Amino acid sequence: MGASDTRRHIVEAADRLFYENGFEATSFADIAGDVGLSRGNFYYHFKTKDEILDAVIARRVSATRAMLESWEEAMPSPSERIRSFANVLVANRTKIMAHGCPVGTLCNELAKLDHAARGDAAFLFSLFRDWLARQFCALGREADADALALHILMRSQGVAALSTAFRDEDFIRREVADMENWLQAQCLPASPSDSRKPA
Amino acid sequence: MGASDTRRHIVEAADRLFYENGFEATSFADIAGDVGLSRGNFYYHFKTKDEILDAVIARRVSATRAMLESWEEAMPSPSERIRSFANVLVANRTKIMAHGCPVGTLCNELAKLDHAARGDAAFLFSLFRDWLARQFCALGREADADALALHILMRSQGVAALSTAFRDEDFIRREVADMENWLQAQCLPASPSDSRKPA
DNA sequence: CATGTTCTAGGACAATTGACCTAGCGATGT
DNA sequence: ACATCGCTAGGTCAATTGTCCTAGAACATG
Repeated sequence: MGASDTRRHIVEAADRLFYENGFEATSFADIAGDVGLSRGNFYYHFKTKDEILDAVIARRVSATRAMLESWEEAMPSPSERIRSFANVLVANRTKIMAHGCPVGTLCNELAKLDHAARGDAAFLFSLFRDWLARQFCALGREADADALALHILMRSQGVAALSTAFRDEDFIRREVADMENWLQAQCLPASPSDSRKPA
Repeated sequence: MGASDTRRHIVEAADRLFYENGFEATSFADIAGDVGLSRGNFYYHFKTKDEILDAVIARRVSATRAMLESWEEAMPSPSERIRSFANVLVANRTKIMAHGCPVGTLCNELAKLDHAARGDAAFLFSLFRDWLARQFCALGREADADALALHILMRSQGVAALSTAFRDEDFIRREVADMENWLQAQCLPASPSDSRKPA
């Protein structure tokens, strides 16, 4: 097994442990034990803990990009793509009820730690934001595409946060269904006094 | 200065530090330094760190109850009371953009730590949930009062989460305005195909 | 003043942390 | 067979953590 394999295993384990237990609560020993390496050996692959964090964020950026691209390739309809985004909440409900949204909770933790990688974690949100805005543009909502993108991103974050607190699976399904209803209403020509659109 | 004063100072400092820097990232030394006490003296007032956390949560429960009651006393209109809830996001925007929602971020952190007080922190959400549901009942929405309460609570959490990531003040104001529009739509008799109501 | 309780200071404790070093294994190429 | 180099194991290091103890100051009560 080459070094790049070991490095990948480390990043995979760190990714999972950072998500499940938090960045600060995860120690070198935790990751090493998970991968099956000695603690001291870590210094060869990663000089500092922040370096591991950077690698984890980079991995998540790649995975997010791949997921968004796969949706674009698999579905021609922008509204169908946005529905896929919303339904991630249902698909990952068990993990979300246990540990929250991987992006949101990492951003929150790094904000409290005033960590240098705070902006890098927030960039993960930007990936979703820009992708969603492009879908709304394709739906003919160029004028408020970014506001609509932020709105549905906001909803998914709110659902994730309350899911962790109340651990209510029905709540997730209900709110995702409501997001789909809201989305369908956005595809129709909006009347001037329509309160359904967020901006 | 009596012991109860010192105890109160400790809990106040811990409350602020837990919010700004997180529970785990805040040490005894941090709180002691903030209050102006010696580290060792802490053991007289609080035997364990979890005991301080319990006191902080209890303080937040009291403060939340007082806030909700003051809204009920100050405003006769339930919809006006709910608007007050939504506008907390605007009033506390600076702190929220820096450190997120005090309730949501604490729940998330304790969930990751699998901490015993996880349920106690989630109880803070229940205070808002039940209070909001009572307001919707007063608006004649007994059937789906709890779902409506969860919906607006979800929105406030989503706004707080994205505010921390993007630190966009306009986004907060825009989404709060949209929450108010949504709220107004809830007060009108709902048509069967109305997608505005969350359930 | 004497006595007892409440509160405080300062330190000690083991455990854990991130960071770092060095000796050596094992495969590869000469 | 020998040397090189990527990789690993185990240990050391100072710093910090939560926890805990003890001596004594401050204070009220008798």
